[in-house]
Amino acid sequence: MKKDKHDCDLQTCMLCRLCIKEWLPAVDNHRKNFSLKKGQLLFREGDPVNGIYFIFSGTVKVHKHWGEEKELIVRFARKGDIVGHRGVGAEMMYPVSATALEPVTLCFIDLEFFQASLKVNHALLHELMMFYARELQESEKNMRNLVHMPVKARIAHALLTLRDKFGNTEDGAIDMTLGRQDLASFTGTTYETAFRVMSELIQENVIAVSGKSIAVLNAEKLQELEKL
Amino acid sequence: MKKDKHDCDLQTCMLCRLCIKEWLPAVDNHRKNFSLKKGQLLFREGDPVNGIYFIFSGTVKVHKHWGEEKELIVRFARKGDIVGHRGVGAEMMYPVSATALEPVTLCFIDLEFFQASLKVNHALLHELMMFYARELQESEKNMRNLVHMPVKARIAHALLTLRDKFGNTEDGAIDMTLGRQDLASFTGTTYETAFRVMSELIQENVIAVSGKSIAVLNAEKLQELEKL
DNA sequence: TGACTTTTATGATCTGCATCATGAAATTAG
DNA sequence: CTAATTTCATGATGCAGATCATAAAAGTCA
Repeated sequence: MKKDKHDCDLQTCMLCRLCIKEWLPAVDNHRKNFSLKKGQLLFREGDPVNGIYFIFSGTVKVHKHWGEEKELIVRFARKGDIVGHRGVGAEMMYPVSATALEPVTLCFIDLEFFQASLKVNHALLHELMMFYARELQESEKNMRNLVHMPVKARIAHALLTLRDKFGNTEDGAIDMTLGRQDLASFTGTTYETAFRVMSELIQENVIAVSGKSIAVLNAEKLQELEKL
Repeated sequence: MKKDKHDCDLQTCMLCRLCIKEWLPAVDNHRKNFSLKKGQLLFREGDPVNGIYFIFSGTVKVHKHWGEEKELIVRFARKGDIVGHRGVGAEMMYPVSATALEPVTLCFIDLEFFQASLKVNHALLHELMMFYARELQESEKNMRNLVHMPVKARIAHALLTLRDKFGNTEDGAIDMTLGRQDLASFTGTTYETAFRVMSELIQENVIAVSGKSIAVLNAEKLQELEKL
């Protein structure tokens, strides 16, 4: 992690946005900006929690592991998103890992100061609670999908979700590059299966792929697919 | 739902425990006690949220549906637990259903009053946030398990979890009765498979079953099983 | 720029678990 | 106290998707 002092603009993340003006200097004081190279690990599942992070640019995947080989991507975080909050709790260790998918700049807030902020700032606490609530809903929905939807439907759903979250570039591609392996880990399947399903979708003219960028050509069809 | 005024003792649930003394009369005023018969629905996925519930006695399953037939049990709630909080959020509708597994008495708090309490009571808000955080961790762990663990391991894990949460009766059985179908829905499998795995476990002398009550005979073996 | 690692690509095979089918037993309702 | 539902029980069959095997292509980096 390379240190860097000139990234955070103090208005991108939840912490800064919901901050009482008087508290901002304190935030400024306690934050540390870092940057990560593509593929670099931010923290690993099981690491002791010493703070939380806010992403200023780039994309991070949040993932859980099973053994050495297998993983499940739980969430993608991007500009403005908080990362590491899953570590807040009794355990005091991250229940997930976080890895940069591309060059990332971020802001670190030590736990103590963050918790002090929560104590002081009711709105922040409330917002964080609501955020957890949303993530919980999301997680449980995905869980049901995992159990009851076939792979193709899950991939359709994932593509729509990603498009929704990251938006499109001018040429219609989802504004995010993720490899097949990551797509597989995100949809709870294997690389090979993900690949085959993607091939099908290309054949059916539902999506177009070039390199790592994916364009949704027929969103309606995808919506249909995610229903079964 | 049968109305009933004599159940809640004002000290079992989170709301009452964390209440400022001065606020308790208000709580007492805004709560409504109900009881449910076994199998009765408390609320259904998609229903508009009009409040939250605290369980005073009995057990409730919280489940998500897929089509008419299939479900996934997301959580079991018992004495003192909050139910319906998943509805707190933008959507204003329950993302899950809740059904009594046995006769249940509970306490209803209308949403408006609950939210007022959150606004007024910082400790309550904090506790609720931590509760969400724990549930999120739990959910994501289960999600990973669902993807990477075979059914037998998931059932082993579920049995240990349930024993942990509900404890044992004098005769060593888990203090909770759930049918095979519910066990299946909880572990993300089908009735038939759950049944077969349970049979195996009985053959292997790891558990003993009589009717709906399940006794763990060999917890170590279960812990081993849940690792693969 | 050539050696190495990682990602993409694709066929062949295997299997865990879902599905289907059918009764018996146990609850629940009338 | 019967009829009607559920829940329990178990075998037979099928398939979606995991695993295995291999190789080309594309990044990465000394």
